[in-house]
Amino acid sequence: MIGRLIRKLERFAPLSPEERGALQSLPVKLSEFARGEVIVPQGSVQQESAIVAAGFTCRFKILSDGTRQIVSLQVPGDFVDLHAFVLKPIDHAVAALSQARIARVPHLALEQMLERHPRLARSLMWDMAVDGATTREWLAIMGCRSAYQQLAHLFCELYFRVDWAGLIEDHGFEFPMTQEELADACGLSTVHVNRSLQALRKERLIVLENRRLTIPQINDLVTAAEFDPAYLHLLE
Amino acid sequence: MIGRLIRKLERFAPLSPEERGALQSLPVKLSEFARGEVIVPQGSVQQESAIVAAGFTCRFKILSDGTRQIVSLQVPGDFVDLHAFVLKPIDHAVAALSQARIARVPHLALEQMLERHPRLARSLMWDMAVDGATTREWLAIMGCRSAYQQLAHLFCELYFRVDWAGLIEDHGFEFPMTQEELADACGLSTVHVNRSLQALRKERLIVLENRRLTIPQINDLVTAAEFDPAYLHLLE
DNA sequence: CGTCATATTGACTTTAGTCAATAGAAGTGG
DNA sequence: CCACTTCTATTGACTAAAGTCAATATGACG
Repeated sequence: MIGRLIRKLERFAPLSPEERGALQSLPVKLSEFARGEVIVPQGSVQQESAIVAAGFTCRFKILSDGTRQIVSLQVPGDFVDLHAFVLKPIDHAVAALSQARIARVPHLALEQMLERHPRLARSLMWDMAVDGATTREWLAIMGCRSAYQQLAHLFCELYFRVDWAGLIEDHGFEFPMTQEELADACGLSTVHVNRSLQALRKERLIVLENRRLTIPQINDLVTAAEFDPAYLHLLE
Repeated sequence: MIGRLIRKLERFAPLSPEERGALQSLPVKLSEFARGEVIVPQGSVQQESAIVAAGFTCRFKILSDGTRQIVSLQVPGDFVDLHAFVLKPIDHAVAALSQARIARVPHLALEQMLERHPRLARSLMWDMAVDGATTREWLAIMGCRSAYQQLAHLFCELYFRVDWAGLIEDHGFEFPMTQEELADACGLSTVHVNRSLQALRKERLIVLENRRLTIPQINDLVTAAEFDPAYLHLLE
């Protein structure tokens, strides 16, 4: 489980055996969450950060008028709220989008790890930085693109990330989000999401049924979304 | 100049005299940029990060179809691209919104500082985390709010940040952004920005003339924007 | 079988975008 | 200092994208 995280952090810089060992020996508490369950409440002060071991999660904000905006998605191997290490209270909530297995690392343990292995701080900063780049990409897409392209972009991003996590089978993967959740992620209404999905289906760019998303020709979807995966920093 | 940064980082945690000294003795190169000048090109690999000493800057992304999205603003004391320390190449550009004085710190110097003062890494992580929280707030506002509220929210955020930097005079401050730039920041058209500004003016919530923004009653604008400054982490 | 969540559809409204013209304002070179 | 260009702001008329409301289907599940 931490192995996934190590593999991810090594996209930034190779780790020494000691550093890998320190990460491996982080004390983690594993727990299961049902789809829809809140993992971290908005505005709470966390003493631990969560890593996704299995399933999908999202970060979201509830605004004062009750509307919800999903601001990011996590796939297995992702830190859900590494920034909660330093950001207290936290400005958003976290919930499970599917049945999910979550590993929690106490901030105290992170602190001690960084004392012994200060260079790991840069790896964690990199993880936070990629996270920030992803949020910026979402912001840019939301500001500049049509609903159709926003959805296409979201599916492309997920496809690449899930693929990197080794979870693509037969051009597709388990995809738990409802149209309402897609709407909350893209800042759209459910009705408009529904119609935009139909357009994507008609173009045969996606197959979305039984909570499974298949993208027969990812290149076609990439073209439609004008998607450039550089911001994900998946590989050198 | 670095004093401003130190004051900001101490919002997270007090620094030891040695840590303050280390920050103070960071080698910085000062340079001036004219309004509109690009400070950091999109996709470039930077060997230094920039701090705003005077003036305003913005981060922005140019999408493949040429449209521009401004994804954040910086006021004096802000790191413009601290994440460029670990994120290479950088996913966005940086430009001056006004005449601006910029201090650049080599990444090598940051690296050496962190080796000697590893606890400073957490302060830098905090700076990155607040930055991330701000981007999330923009995303949520863009996804959930009307043009009128988006602009009101942006003005509130700027007012609080400029105020914290000690640059508010007579309820206002020098505000260099054109309506086109506001449109790029909010994901709107210039025409719609123009009309929304007129609505804000009619409500007497803002006075915007001669490149100066005055907010006679900040509380009224906060109410109109449903603005909550918590995400800025300005004070305990 | 009935209930609840989710998805789909139609009809209509609203917000925001586009295009185009005009008006100011600001700088620039002569 | 003035004529000229170039930004920037404003306005009107029209279009298009997306939201709202409401009804209906579909499907999972106890």
